[in-house]
Amino acid sequence: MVVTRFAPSPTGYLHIGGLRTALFSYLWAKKNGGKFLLRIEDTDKARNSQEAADAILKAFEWLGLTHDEEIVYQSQRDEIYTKYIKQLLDEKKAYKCYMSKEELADLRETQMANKQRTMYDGRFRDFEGVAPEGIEPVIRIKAPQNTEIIVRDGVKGDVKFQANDILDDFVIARADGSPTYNLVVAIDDHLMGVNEVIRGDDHLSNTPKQIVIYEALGFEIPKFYHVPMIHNAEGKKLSKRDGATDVMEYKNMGYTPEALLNFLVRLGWSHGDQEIFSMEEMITHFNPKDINKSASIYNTQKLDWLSAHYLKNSSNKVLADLLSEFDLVLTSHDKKEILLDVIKERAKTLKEMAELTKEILATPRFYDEKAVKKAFKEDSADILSAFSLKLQNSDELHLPSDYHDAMQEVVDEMAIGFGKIGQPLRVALLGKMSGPGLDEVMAIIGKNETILRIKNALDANA
RNA sequence: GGCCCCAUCGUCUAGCGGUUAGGAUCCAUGGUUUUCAUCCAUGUUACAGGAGUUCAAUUCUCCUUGGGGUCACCA
Repeated sequence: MVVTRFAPSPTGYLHIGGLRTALFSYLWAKKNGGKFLLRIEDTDKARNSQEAADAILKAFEWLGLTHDEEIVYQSQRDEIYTKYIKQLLDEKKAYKCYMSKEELADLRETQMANKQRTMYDGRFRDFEGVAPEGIEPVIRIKAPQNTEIIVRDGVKGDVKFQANDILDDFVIARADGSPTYNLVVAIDDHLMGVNEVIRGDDHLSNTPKQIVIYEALGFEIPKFYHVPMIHNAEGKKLSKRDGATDVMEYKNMGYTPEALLNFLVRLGWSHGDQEIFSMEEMITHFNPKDINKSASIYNTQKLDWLSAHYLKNSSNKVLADLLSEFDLVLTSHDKKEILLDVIKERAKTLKEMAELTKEILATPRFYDEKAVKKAFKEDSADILSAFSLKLQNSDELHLPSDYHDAMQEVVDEMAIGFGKIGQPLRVALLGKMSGPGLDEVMAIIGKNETILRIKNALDANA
């Protein structure tokens, strides 16, 4: 059984990069009929908050990425960690170090001055004497020396580290007794049964430390997949300054989960030439072996394309529901089907759909000057008046084709081209030269509103 | 700086020794549309550099260069 997990520390919102590794983990678990677990890494009380944890959970809820089993909160597992720390101490695989912070800082300074690697020198490794007064010890693990540690990574291949290059007896418990990250990660992953770890490759270099702990505790080492980072346009790690990195911002901007997820799954992963993936397709096709080795630059123009694609292919019912989040209640509008058909073809986001709707439904308050100049000729007033009269005398006007027929008749009767009526009519109805088809617009706003808008335009511009 | 990772169109990517180096997006042009958008068609643009290995390297090896990550009593 494949068990994966996502383990954010609740220091802020759910990040776009975190979401991608979470998605990969989710897909891989689902594909294998396994489990996708969630663990909140809230051991740093100073930086963590419940609000942040809730925000992350809320984002997952929006995206429909459901986790299996209970969420694990590390802050509630002190006894477990304490037990394992004691075990390591008893087995002499770890020891208490009474070095003060000042001493440690001094050591680092001299090492730096001598251009040496900064590392703990192991001075308390075999200490058997009497503990110094007035200092609470940290607990350090006895890291192996003169050996090679190999991270068998499903994305990067075998990555070799020389213990002497990268390891020292690192701290596994602070002076206050609280465990550190590398220790709790190993313990929790083991206890939760996590056997496939998919995470950002910024974790690759501390994987050897976790392997040291796995081995000291006699745990089986999980399979690792270190997925490349997402970079900003400058090629640096994506940060808050790089525009929208909070997943929920995408909701506010009017993107749907399916578009965002489809966009993210293709960042660093591919399945041949396929671009469009439903959730089902993601699950059947996803395989971490197809994850790219190189970092990708975050650029959302493809997201816009995907979003527009999904909007176009969504049912009006679904769209009407989603649009209610954007201040747009269409349930009572009798021409909502026509309206939705029109706007979903033209918008990239739900937000744009809502704005477009308001543009159509609102009577123009002013008219674009250039448009008026271009569209209103000497005969425009006569033509629009004739059309208005035609509408007043017509009873059955419902469909776009009804309005089209009315226009056609005026065009025929006056022996003019379609542009003669279309251009000024467009300005009258929408206040500008571009926009949806006039037949549809008139059908949506109805006969009386159409007549009103023509009158307004003639009063203002003729 | 030490260690580690990475390198195909602007961007996302396919490629797994022999290809006119493919797709998508973006951009441009044309068509459709009374307009705009959509849609359709066409087009521009890429193997970082240098040595090897091989009959043959984008593909394998090494070096250079460039970029990134990481080096806490943070996660």
